[in-house]
Amino acid sequence: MKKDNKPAASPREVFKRIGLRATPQRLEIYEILNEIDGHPASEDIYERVRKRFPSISFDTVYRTLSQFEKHGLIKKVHHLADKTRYDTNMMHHHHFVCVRCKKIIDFTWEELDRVPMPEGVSQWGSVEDRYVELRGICRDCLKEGKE
Amino acid sequence: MKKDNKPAASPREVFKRIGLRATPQRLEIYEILNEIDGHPASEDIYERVRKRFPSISFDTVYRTLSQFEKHGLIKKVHHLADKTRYDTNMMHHHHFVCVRCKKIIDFTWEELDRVPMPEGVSQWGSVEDRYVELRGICRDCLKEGKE
DNA sequence: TTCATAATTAAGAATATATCCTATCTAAAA
DNA sequence: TTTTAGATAGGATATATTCTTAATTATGAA
Ligand SMILES: [Mn+2]
Ligand SMILES: [Mn+2]
Ligand SMILES: [Zn+2]
Ligand SMILES: [Zn+2]
Repeated sequence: MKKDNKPAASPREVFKRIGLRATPQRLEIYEILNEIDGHPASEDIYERVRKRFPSISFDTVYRTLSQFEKHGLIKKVHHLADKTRYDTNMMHHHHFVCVRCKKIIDFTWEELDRVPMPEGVSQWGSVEDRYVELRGICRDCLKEGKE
Repeated sequence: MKKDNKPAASPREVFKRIGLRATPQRLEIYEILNEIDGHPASEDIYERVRKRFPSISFDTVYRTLSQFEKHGLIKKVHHLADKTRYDTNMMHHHHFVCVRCKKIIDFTWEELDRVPMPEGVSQWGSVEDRYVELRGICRDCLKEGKE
């Protein structure tokens, strides 16, 4: 959990601030997230918590992670829609995705397409595609929110 | 199925070219994909095919869609990994994702961050995030492929 | 310290999306 | 026509995630 270099707070202080009880399971998951590098899946975390809490349930892991996410301690890396969507537009384009209703709107963005690859990209591997999503709230959902 | 403005080919010709039999179910799914706009989920397609083929199975829909995708008629819009990954790096950054092993590598890309929003974005809604993935094959997987 | 209570947990059931299996059927080539 | 590899329906299976419920516990107040 790399933060923007704010003063370090103890886990208990963090939990207090966001209104979560300092349960042993929660503290352990918090610690694991601080130690771990990369982008773990729920199962990776589950397996690690289980070393100290052999009877922890997946439910607790998921619940804790989603609470942490809600309070900005971690982020999910995932497609917004729960299910796969099929695109019939085979021309090069990008997407605006509504985080609320999952609507997807096509658009082109030539200025972005022209940006050269970042430094060092060749060290990571070969890039085959540049996938871009603008995420936000669509018109319709904005209207609904006001009512 | 908007294509790059190549000469229009009949469904049967398309299927012949890519070596798929022209079954009624397949022709119907093809037609639906041509009519439909937006980014349908498998269920949207299933429901529409069912009007004409009430006994079609989900398996056929999925199989057909993945064949179409394999031959470049459509594209999937989805997160590469099957499961959600959690990001503990809360600083602004982007991702290189290996399509083979699903490894995720963080990086920053200031030049891309500076590109102004595309024309007309405000018509679609309010943008809250710019999500970018470079997709390709990572170093390790490239090495493996050679052996 | 003790107590009350709302938050949290474990366990397993339930849900949702997607894939696999198999017997049967059929499009298409000879 | 006949042949057969490819395709289908239907049900089983897999996997990730969420829900339900009864029991437990952290925390603030007394
Ligand atoms: Mn699209
Ligand atoms: Mn990351
Ligand atoms: Zn919306
Ligand atoms: Zn890889």
